[in-house]
Amino acid sequence: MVETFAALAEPNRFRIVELLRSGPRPVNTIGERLALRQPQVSKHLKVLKAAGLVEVEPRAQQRFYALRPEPLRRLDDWLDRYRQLWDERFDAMDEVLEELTQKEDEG
Amino acid sequence: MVETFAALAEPNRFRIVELLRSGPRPVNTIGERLALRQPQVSKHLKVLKAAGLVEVEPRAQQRFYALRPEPLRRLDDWLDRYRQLWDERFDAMDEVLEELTQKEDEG
DNA sequence: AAAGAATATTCTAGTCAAGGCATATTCGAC
DNA sequence: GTCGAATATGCCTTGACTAGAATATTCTTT
Repeated sequence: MVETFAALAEPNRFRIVELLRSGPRPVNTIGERLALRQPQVSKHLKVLKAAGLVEVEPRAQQRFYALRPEPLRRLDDWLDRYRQLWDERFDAMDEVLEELTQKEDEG
Repeated sequence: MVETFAALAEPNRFRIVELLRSGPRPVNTIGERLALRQPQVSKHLKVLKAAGLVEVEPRAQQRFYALRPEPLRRLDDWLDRYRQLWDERFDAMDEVLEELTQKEDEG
C-alpha cells in the first residue's frame, strides 16, 4: 500500500500512469509524449514495475508497458474502509471526541 | 493528488492516518500508540495537515487531530477513471498484447 | 558477424525528507 | 506572573531519490 503511494507520489511517474491509462506504450513514445529523457523513463518504469503498477511485454526491440489493475484495486479496497467518513454520518466523530477528552485512556 | 500520495507514502504517516480512522486523537496518544517521539508526530501531522488530510481542534493544551475526508474522496474520484481497468473485462488488453507478441513470434 | 535501434544500467552530483535532540511556544492551574 | 503539561519549531546529520550523461545490453536486420 505504502509502496503504491510512493510510486505515485513522484510527479513524472504519476504522469506516466495517467498516460498509460489510454493503453500500453513503448518507452520512447512515453518519453516523447511527456518530454522526458529515455533513461529517466526507464528508471521510473522500473519503480512502477516493482510496485506492480505496470507490466512489460517485449515486442521486437521495443517494450510495451501496460497498467496493472491490482494495486489500484487494492487502493480501492483500502479506501473502502474510509468511505464511511463521507458517505454516512460524520457527526458521530464529535461523540468520540467528547469521550476521549474524559477518559484519557488508550486502548 | 500527487501531494496526497506523497503524504501517504511515508510509513509512519500512513500509520497515523490509519489510527485516526477510529476517531480524533491528541498528539501524545498518537505518539504512545505508534511508538513515535513527540516532535516526529508533530512534524508528520504538519505534513498531513498541509495535504488536507487532517484538521486540528484545540482543546485545553491538547490538540485533537481528525481525518478530513476531502482528499480521500478526491482519491476515490481519481480511481474512478481507472475502474474500467478491472470492473469491466478490460483484460482484453492482455489478449491484444498476447496476440501481438504471438504474431511477431510466428511471423 | 556487424551495425543500428530501443531500452536498461551505472556513476555522479545535487536535493529533499526523516529522525534525534534541544528549545521555543501555547495554554491552563495555582 | 510562574510553573508545568502539551505541542510546535529549529538545527543538524544521514539516507534516499532524482536528473543528467555516458555506457552497456538486447534484439533485429543484413
